[in-house]
Amino acid sequence: MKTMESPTPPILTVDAVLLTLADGTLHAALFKRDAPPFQDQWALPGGYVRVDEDDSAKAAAARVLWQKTGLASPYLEEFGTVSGPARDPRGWSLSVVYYALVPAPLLPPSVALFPVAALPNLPFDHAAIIAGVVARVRSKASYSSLPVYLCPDEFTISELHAVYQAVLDDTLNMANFRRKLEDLEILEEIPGATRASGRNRPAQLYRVARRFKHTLSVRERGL
Amino acid sequence: MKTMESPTPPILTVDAVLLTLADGTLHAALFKRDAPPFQDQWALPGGYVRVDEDDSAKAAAARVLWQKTGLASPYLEEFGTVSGPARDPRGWSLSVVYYALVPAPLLPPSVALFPVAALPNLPFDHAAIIAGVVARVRSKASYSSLPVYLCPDEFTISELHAVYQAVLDDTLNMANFRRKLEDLEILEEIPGATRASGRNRPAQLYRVARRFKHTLSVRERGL
DNA sequence: GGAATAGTGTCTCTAAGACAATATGGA
DNA sequence: TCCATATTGTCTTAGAGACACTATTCC
Repeated sequence: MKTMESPTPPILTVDAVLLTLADGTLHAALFKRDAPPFQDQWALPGGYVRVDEDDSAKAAAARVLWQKTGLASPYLEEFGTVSGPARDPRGWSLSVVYYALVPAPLLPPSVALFPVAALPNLPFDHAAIIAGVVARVRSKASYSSLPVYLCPDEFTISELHAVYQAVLDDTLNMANFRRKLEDLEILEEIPGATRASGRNRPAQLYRVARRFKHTLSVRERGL
Repeated sequence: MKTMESPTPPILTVDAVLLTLADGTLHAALFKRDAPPFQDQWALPGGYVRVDEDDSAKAAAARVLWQKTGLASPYLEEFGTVSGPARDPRGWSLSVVYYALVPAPLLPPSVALFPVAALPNLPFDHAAIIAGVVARVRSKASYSSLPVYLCPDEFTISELHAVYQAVLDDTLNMANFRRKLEDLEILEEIPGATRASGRNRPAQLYRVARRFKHTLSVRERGL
């Protein structure tokens, strides 16, 4: 029996925008593609969803990141989808885009980082994807605890302050910043732990409260 | 030449949560499935992405809505994706979920509406999807112009006020509500047009400014 | 003229932001 | 001691919300 010719199915992939902070500005991690199309060009880490391995699209993105960086469970959020007949030369494709925020020290030195303001030419629609993710992250940073996921396990308020300023590309009043953090109730003091940075008073170290690990705290808004 | 056996590809579908206002509360449009699985059960409108017809996943969702309701270009936004091996008995599937807001009068009477607080049993993960969308819409309504897309072309401030209250399930002070709308700058008076509703002063009619048709206006926020 | 809803004016209070003062440990 | 940064205190002001008032039309 001859089956009816069916059109080739859509390609289903995931892409991840891995953001970190280096030299005081946001950087994205890019990788050289090891297969066509666009072999050897810098591009976002991504790959096919594997029906036999991945329990969800998010799990596929986590797997890709783990394979490329060794990171086990970064902060990972869905950004949205991009799709259409023309974005991938292999055919009609849909990619679910995720973004991850990680502290730079956790990345292996082999990972190539590029300032988001000075990216190389990118294949597919990766440039637009990164622009969208950066805009989203900046927007969320202004009213949530997002940037704490760019900090290592322990950090001082001053360090976090610098991280916020780097992400938002703006200056923030220190006193008000501290109040904001108290409102979010996401941090907890590490008892007795301080960090000195010269001939001055050492700063209290903080960590993200366990119940907020890899979750987001958002300021209340109302109509 | 014998090709290597490849695993069955993932299923790629779109689902749409069509919301409208009826009897003063949010309702979702559901349709009886006309094919297995779950034939004849109420479910969200949805379907396969058709590589040969659809220019994007969003276009696929628009097509599905058009086929089921005749609506040509409702307010339509991506909600996110759901995916996994178990959510669809046909196999590993990913569905891109969209939500649409439409004025009830534009829907053909054949469309079945259910209050979002009293839905029938739904197949797949459709109940969770609707719950997520409703939460998103409520959240956005509190700081944006989202609910205007539930209003017909012309409406009074009082009517829009009622719509906001229905969506948010809360009461809003009228004077402050008017100020908020002015801040959003999304509405424009229809010169000379008013609507009477009894033996009282008629209300000014408004419309969504053309530049905001099917776009969102959001209050500014800052850190 | 009065009933009823449309639309405006104003007060209070919270909280965001600016600014200034104080605290503290190391050099 | 004194320097530099950490941390806290306070003042001003914009805006959210509550409330009360005025406006206008139809009956």
